[in-house]
Amino acid sequence: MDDTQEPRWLDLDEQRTFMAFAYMLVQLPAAFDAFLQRTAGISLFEYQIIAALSVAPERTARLSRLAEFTASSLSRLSNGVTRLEERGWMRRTPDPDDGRYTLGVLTDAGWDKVLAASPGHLGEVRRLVLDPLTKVQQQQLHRISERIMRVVEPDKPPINDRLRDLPHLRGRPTHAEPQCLEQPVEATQDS
Amino acid sequence: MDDTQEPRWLDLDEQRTFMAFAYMLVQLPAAFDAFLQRTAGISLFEYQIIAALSVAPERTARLSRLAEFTASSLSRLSNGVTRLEERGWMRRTPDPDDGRYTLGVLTDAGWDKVLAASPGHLGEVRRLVLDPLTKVQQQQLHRISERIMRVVEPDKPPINDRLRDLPHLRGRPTHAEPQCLEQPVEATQDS
DNA sequence: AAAGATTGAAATTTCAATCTTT
DNA sequence: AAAGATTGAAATTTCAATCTTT
Repeated sequence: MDDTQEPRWLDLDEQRTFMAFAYMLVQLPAAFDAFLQRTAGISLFEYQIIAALSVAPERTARLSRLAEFTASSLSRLSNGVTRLEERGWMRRTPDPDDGRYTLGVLTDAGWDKVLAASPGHLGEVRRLVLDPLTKVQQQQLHRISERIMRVVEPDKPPINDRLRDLPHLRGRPTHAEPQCLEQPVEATQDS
Repeated sequence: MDDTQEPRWLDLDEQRTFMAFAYMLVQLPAAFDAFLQRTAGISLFEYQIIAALSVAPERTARLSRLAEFTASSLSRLSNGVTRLEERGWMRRTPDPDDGRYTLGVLTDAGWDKVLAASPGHLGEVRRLVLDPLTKVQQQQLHRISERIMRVVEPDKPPINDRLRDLPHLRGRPTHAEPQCLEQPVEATQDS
């Protein structure tokens, strides 16, 4: 963003900043994974898959998209989906638009599972990430995350834009509880 | 930090903040892992082990400490160390202070490996994390990371404090290049 | 007994084919 | 041929013993 030369080493402040950040980067997902495993009997990876489906149009997404979203290989994702199918939480179906794609669809049981696991997980999100920060820090964290991802994925728009442009989930209450995962549902439409 | 009631769901801003953050949390380590694998033939997990040793007193640390640092099980760490031993980069030795512990020691070849892999990795750190942020954002990221980790690990001091209190690595140049990993070396002593 | 570490078996992930559809 | 997905074999990780030292 600022200097174009080739600085081999980080200065002291940069080292400390990165060490604090990198340490969090390793520890926090492990904390979420352990929590989900303990409270919902599901790994963070599997939760991410069904949570993504729960906010997708028709609760359906291409496996390749899910692989991107979870930063996993198609192979790993395929195996994960097989496991989730065996548990009855999702199923596969070929994409009618292009037979090369396979769609993953969340089942009703999968939807129930997301609804059951989410409050606890989001409680941890609040406890570990949101509550410790001031409002300003939350906003900064949002901006910082987007700035970093803009470099990691130069060709892709911000994740929230990608999720928001799902023109879906309109009148689909299906369950009494609002879902409010990582992605707004009804609120999405009019913002 | 602010409210003590039990809010089940996140509001729209909170959802977006967390989605942007969580997405980075998944994608960024994958990017570092892929980079290290490609440029140094080593996983992020393995790099973290030898990099931690390279800044430790006597280039030595207990395996249980390394497991904590890498957020991995002792079993996983033990297997990883075996692999690194097979590659000649570290070796085990019983802790003379307490025979229950096993110490991991970085070999000279391991030190060389860290020196060979670090510039590239730190270049990625700069490119993906530091350069996209303003100075203020870098400082915020440091503080945010520490605030979050203070809740994740309530009993532990900040990671940078834990690393700094290693009274070590004084006159131990051994190699021409400065190392400057995620942790200062000479600078550590007089700060 | 408790803490740290290791081990074998099972589960998961990676890697390199292979398969299917376009 | 190219893109997406799956599969089997190999590598890694997890889980539940087991082992060693205190």
